[in-house]
Amino acid sequence: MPELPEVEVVRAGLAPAVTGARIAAVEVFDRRALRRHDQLSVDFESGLTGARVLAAVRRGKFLWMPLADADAHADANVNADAEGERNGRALVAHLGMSGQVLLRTPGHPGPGVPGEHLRVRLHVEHPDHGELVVDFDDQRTFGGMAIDRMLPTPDGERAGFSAGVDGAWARSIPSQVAHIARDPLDPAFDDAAFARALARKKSEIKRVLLDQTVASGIGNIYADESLWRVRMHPQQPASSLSRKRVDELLTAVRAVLEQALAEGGTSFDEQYVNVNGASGYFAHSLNAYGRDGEPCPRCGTTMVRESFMNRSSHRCPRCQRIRAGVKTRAA
DNA sequence: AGAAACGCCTGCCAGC
DNA sequence: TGCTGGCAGGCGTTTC
Repeated sequence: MPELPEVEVVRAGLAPAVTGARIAAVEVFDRRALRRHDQLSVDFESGLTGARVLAAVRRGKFLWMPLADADAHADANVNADAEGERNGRALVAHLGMSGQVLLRTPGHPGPGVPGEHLRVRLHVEHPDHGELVVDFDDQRTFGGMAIDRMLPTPDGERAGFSAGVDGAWARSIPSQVAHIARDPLDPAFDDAAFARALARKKSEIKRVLLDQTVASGIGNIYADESLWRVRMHPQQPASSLSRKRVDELLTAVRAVLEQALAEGGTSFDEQYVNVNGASGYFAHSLNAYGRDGEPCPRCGTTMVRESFMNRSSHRCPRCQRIRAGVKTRAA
């Protein structure tokens, strides 16, 4: 289940292979993988062929590759509006539930390999690394790719994380990612604005953590882990939290995301792998997620699983209780 | 307008 | 054994 750490592992693996590379050819084996693509603006295959990849950027769970056209001066075929023309285009990817990006050598077998669900294949030519195949594999097709136009970021800050690689594209964001909030690891993430957003929400805190328009990158696994770490009940009303508790929660979220990132992400079975097909190790570090029936690593109480938002919450019934009146303690 | 419910999709597994 | 239903779950869309 790719959340921020898993997507970042993919981005970091993809970046050196594609930055500066030219897309020589595109194969789409299942057009459902283009679900988010605006088919009217530009054909996916012809829109990518010949383009040069400028970087690999991530915000939350969204990944994109800003593009430079093969010949920027003779770009008469692209029927983009002036705004899109000025800010450029990007190849946007979302892994959904089961998406994988895999780097392969030319000649790698195509669709039909048992256990694989190859949807899109890019043939790229890198000035240093030569020819390379970038495969988008997605069992459940909750993920997808699209060509999207870029918009300037409203705050003028960098749109997402690209490991220091810079360019004119850095302060533009694909239109379909524009409504997604910055993630808690983003230097431009606004802690005070996050606290204000929570103060306005009567919803349960876990629901708010999963709302990508409030803070992005957090999914079910890291929400449960963060709430366990900060001893917070997933159904604690967001507006009941003091600023102090919000800050503690943000600290916990960042610690969990960073630790997972350091361990290569969370892998169950073969559902999540890096660009080389290898699994991450964070599944061994989980304290709450999937541990129902086992003792809480902190207090020994048997952990429980509860149905929540059509999914599961895992918590310690002793450490994580709903508390009333915490709002009054701190400003 | 904000929140909740729904639909998308496939593989796996418990239960009958 | 073979079927069915439930579960996994992020995000866009629809409904309330």
